[in-house]
Amino acid sequence: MTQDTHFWRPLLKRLANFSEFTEEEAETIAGLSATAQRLCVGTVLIEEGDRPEDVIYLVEGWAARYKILPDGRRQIVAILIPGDLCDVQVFTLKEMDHSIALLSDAKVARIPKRTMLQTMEDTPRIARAMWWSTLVDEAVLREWLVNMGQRNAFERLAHLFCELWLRLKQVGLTSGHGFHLPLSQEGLADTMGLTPVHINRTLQRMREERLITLRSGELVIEDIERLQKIADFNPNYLHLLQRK
Amino acid sequence: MTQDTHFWRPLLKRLANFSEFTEEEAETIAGLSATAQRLCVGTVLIEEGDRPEDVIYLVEGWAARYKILPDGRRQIVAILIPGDLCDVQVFTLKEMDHSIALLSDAKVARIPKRTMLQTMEDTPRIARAMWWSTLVDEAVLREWLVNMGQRNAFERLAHLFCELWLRLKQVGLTSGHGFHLPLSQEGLADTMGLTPVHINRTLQRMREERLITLRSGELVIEDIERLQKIADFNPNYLHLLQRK
DNA sequence: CGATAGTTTGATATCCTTCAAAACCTGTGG
DNA sequence: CCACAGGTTTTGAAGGATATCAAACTATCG
Repeated sequence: MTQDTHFWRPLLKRLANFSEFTEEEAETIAGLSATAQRLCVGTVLIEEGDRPEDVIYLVEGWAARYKILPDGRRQIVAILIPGDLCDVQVFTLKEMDHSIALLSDAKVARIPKRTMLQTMEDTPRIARAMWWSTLVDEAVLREWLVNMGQRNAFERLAHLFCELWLRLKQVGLTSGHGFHLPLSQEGLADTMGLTPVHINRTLQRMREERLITLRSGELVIEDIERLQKIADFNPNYLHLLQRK
Repeated sequence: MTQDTHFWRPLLKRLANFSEFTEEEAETIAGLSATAQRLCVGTVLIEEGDRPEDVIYLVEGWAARYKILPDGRRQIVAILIPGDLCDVQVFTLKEMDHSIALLSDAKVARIPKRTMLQTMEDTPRIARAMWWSTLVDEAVLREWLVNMGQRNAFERLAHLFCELWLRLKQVGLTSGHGFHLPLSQEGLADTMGLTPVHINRTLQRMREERLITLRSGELVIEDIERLQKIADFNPNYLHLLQRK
């Protein structure tokens, strides 16, 4: 356990796309939980069928929402990065219809049900910001559906990289045109509804065409404009503040 | 315009999966709007980029959320049936990131922004029920993603039919094992991320295997158990009340 | 009865999967 | 410093699912 308050920075950055907060509101958010826990890759945070008692906040590291089919295939339905909350509203539905596990070693905080509900009740602006983030998650889901339904492997992967880059940039986790991507090719495959083999070949083509480099988990986007064009990437669904 | 109050029946039936309402609450819901409007197939209710001023309630008929790609391809990301609200929370995001259009002639009511916000504020149980329905919509989106990512055309279509059947049954719009399906093969294709031609062949196989009949927009599921098994259909994601 | 949208059919091309093996990393223990 | 284990990436060959294109057929409606 560590004592550390500025681990709320990424969440505040994200929510700032909805509205600026007063000093007091920021402190309320920072007061949601004072401690964080280190957990290692693969740890299952929440499982299908659970009725969680806490909202989980991802401070560092990546996680994924996913569903497993009876024959063992896995579909990742969302990627969570630092600053993301797992289900603000987790108490509204009776039980989880999917699982969440860590994609990397991570630092995680837990917000107790009572604290969460109380805060939502007492500070309407924070409540609205939290709901806003739920709605953005839903918008991302819609875009992923378009991605899966209409785009081929190359465009699809390009789109994912564009999205991750923007989302990470938002919380200050990019360096230049690159970021750390703690996902094996198998993980990418489970995200894109493709085969690891095909992901491999698609990545090779991206490298050949000088769009990206990717080595030992470090992705660099060499030509973001071209990548966005290929992916037909329109960031409107992320509902970020327009900063000209 | 028609005067008709019991068109709130389907919404009340749906929300009943979250909680029962008192007589008074039911009346509050029925008071959200007193009039409905008839509109014909293809009418665009809301377009990408809009900032809607009303919440739209679908009384009769079907609609679809969709996105259009620059080259004209269309991906349907949700199917709306009677009792569905288009975006309870439409005022929280600045602008629409997708469009909604009618899949059939329909009857539609509009709930003004102010009425909606006021009701959410005054009657917390109704507010929570509305949020619940948003969360279920999100769960459906996740399941659709699994459907697109992991299942082949046959399983995918089977899954869609299972879901629609349950959702329609919930609002009392099935007759025996059948229901009205106002979607052309092209519409099904846009929903499933497949070609109309391939949808056609898949439907033929379903008929051959005595799973369904489908003629002039009337779908009958001949063997629901087998269809569910094929689709690996688990209704948990619809978060319906367990009725044994 | 012709016009129009929706469905069906056939032939061929493409994308992606499958399976199996080899090569490559990275960390660990001797 | 080397050897080896386990996971990840890469390669090749072949098969299957779905797309594409174009045309014929069917249904419906004014």
